[in-house]
Amino acid sequence: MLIGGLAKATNTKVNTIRFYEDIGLMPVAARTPSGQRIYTDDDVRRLSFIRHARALGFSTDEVRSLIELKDTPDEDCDIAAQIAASHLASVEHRLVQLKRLRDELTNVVSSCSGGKVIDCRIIESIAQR
Amino acid sequence: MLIGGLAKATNTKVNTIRFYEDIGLMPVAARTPSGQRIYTDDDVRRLSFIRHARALGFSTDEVRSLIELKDTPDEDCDIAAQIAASHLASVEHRLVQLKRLRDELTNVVSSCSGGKVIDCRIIESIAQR
DNA sequence: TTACGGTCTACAGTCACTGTAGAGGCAAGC
DNA sequence: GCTTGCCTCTACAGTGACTGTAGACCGTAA
Repeated sequence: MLIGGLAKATNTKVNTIRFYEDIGLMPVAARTPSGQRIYTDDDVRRLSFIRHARALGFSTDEVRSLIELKDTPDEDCDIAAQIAASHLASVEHRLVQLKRLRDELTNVVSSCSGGKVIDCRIIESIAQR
Repeated sequence: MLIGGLAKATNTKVNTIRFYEDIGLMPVAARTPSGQRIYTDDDVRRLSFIRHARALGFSTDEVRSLIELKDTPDEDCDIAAQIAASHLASVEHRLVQLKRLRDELTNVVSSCSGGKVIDCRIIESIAQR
């Protein structure tokens, strides 16, 4: 499988795959005699894992740690649990902030009843806060 | 008032103020004979507006549009209303996604009951999805 | 054989800053 | 007058996680 096949199989851009190789998330790929990267089903699984972890909002550093753990099944899973829990905490935090933001924005938007800028309260309510 | 004063008054880093001047969010500042930037209360108000708008999640381009509107009080406020409303929509969208993410992460975290990585379901539940 | 699409490397660009280096300004204290 | 210490200046690199582009090469089907 060439890089385009892996890209399709995992819904990832080709450049992103090369980027993951650069930063060590994906292993250095084997090559055809003419220099094109070759991938296997293992790579599909590994890249899927990376994409899922990224979609869950883990940073690339966190993903790196999780992959290392995945490859050392005899270790304690404390580290993985800790990464996931602290990530969950930060998501909860962002959620609270985003809700507050939505409420403020809702106020801002509803403050406008059309007309000229000088009569519109949107600008003013952004300025105040 | 020098740049440090403006920075304190608006809780903004000095570098950020110079950056806003570079990208045209703040006007090019007047200078002392020795070349230090001078600011007035108007600048405090303008920078406060920028910071508030940024805190509400508007992009710098959106902030630029809002400031332009602020300075042309005879225009219709449709544009401001549209910017704010479409921003609100994207915040609502992010909120939904973040909630979904939190639920998934909660599942991931609660799937671990300690022990070795090989027995831990965190890694596996990240891989699946 | 020629066209087309995939792949290669290498690097610039994105966004919104943040940090750093090295030089110069300014006021207070000795 | 000199030093100390903080402030400011310009200019540029770094952040995170990619994305896009230029220019060259590869592989295959018509």
